[in-house]
Amino acid sequence: MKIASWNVNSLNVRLPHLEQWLAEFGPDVVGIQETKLEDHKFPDAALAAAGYRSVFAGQKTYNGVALLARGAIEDVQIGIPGFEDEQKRVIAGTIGDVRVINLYVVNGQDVGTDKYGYKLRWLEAVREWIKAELAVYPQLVVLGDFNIAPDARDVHDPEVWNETHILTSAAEREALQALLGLGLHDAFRLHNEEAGVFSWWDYRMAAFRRNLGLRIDLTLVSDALKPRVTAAGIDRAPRKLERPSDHAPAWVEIA
DNA sequence: ATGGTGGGGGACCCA
Repeated sequence: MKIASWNVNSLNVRLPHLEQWLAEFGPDVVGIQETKLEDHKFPDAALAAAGYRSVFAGQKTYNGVALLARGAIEDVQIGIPGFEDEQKRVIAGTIGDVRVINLYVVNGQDVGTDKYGYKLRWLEAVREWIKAELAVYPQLVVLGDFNIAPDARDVHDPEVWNETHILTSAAEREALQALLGLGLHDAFRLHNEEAGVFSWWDYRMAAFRRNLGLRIDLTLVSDALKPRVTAAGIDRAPRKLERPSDHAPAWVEIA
């Protein structure tokens, strides 16, 4: 089964791209971020017509997450239990024998800002929750827009994107490592060692054409799922379309 | 590293 993560940067604008990509790529499960839609505006009928059930947690203007699957989505959890947060950034569900947690991690703006503090607190809360989830659901995928580039291979210019920069700062990378320390693995790195494979490119400065990007969209798999991973990658095709999202889908294939 | 772009919503906020 193919499981993917895509930050669509407004599902209202990107629904045609999503429909096209579902038809062409054929994922079994998709975690969507930045839907920017209130729940009553979610296009569940259009997605059902495309063959996907959906569960979602959205709000006006910002954030918003959803899970799509060809099969039933059970035991749906919205938000981090016990962590008060008005921002819709988390949705989890079980599809078959796999638990999928979809995260839209806080961006954090700049190191040292209030938003950066919120990002680190949020990451701590999500780690505590995922630790508990792993105990219940050993076959776990944690995917999403992590807003953290794991290491120097995942940024176009490591001198700019260094230990003091947002998305690559020491504390952010430590938080990601702490998450991986629970028994999760960056699926992309199970099968790809190369540098310069990115999932996000700034809209400005013709960044996509010049491949000035970051790999911040990740699919993490648990110890129990790791031996079932047959491939992982990033599908750049939707980023080439007219009026694209600034992110491309990251995917993992599980046998 | 910015802000040259983009989304939302209707002036700025967020990324």
